[in-house]
Amino acid sequence: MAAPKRTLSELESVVLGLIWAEGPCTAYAVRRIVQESLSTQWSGSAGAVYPAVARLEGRGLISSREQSTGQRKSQALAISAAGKRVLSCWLGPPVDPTAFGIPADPLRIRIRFLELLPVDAQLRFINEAITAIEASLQQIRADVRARSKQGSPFATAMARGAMHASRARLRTLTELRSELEGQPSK
Amino acid sequence: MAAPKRTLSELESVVLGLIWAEGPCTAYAVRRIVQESLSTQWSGSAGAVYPAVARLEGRGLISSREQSTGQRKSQALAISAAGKRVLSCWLGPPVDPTAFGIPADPLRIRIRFLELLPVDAQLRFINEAITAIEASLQQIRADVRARSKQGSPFATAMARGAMHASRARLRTLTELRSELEGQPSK
DNA sequence: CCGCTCATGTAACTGGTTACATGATTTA
DNA sequence: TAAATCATGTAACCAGTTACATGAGCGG
Repeated sequence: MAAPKRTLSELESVVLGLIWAEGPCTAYAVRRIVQESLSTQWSGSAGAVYPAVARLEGRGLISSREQSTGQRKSQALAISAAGKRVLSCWLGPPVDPTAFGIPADPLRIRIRFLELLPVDAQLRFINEAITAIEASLQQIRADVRARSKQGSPFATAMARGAMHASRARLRTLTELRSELEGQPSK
Repeated sequence: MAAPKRTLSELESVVLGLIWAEGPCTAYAVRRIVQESLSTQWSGSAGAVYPAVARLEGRGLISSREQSTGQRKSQALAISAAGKRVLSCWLGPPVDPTAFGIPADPLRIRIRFLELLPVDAQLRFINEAITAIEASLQQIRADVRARSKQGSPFATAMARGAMHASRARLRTLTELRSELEGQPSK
């Protein structure tokens, strides 16, 4: 009878949101979406998703019903009224202030310490990062196109958000590169 | 004699980097920097920083020496040669591919599910977020100024990276808002 | 001398991670 | 029929979190 935690973890919220968005679906389907997401935030491992689903069900935020697709049996998950309330509350307003904060960025953190490397390695770092991010921008653009075709302005906005974020990182890198090239030996 | 983990956690790397960058300093000083960082990535709690420092020292990546500032005693931490090697390796190149991935963004995730809210709440969400991010942009700009005065192009680039990222989020939000206002009832 | 900051920790918990495990069904 | 995918889990581990705890030195 441990006092149930009042707030959901970020992953729990996303799982709940996906169950809402994808209509009744299996935990496996949710897991696949998290796994295939372009964001590297979560692994989408079974060890994360299934326990999260179990916790949501334990709180009555989702319900599961046996179903069969053809010969195959599975649990169809659906969000409950309480689940919708909790999800709305997670969204806000008022929006959780941690959602406004500067989000974590492993690339930006590395830039902070780049001075440790010899100059040629610094430039290699920057060029490698630019190439990689440009490549991932291709995927992101495809994702934006796909989602905007599907219609939802919100899913599209999320994808465009990733695109803007990637461009911002490119800008940061190219700015730094030109500054470094501006004063080749200092 | 547990086999030591080969790689450092992101926090361990940052702590090591800060000990490198801030010259010999106390764990407390490192902790303050992490705490006061504009990024919300880590709490900078004692329960995170001190164990991380202990792990780094246990691996020989840093050394500690008793010092006294006035009457006050403390441990001055300094990075070792091995520590510099490990830090260089963490930086790359080759850069850890997870550093290229789309970084986590709790705001972007919420946008994905914003359709759940009634339209007026959607707009309140967006406006609230825009206001908050504009406010935080003031702080970020001040940070950019302060760091660029101090000289290091890398610390400055990091701060400018945060600025670009925030602007990207603003762009995402204003785009979404104007799209929603474009078709008021659909 | 009182309160703030410096300074360093520990303890309980939690929610992720990787890796392992199983079995049914579908597809090539 | 073999391999891939669907589907659901568990176990060990780990690095964070919050909260608690202590004590010294410094400034008013």
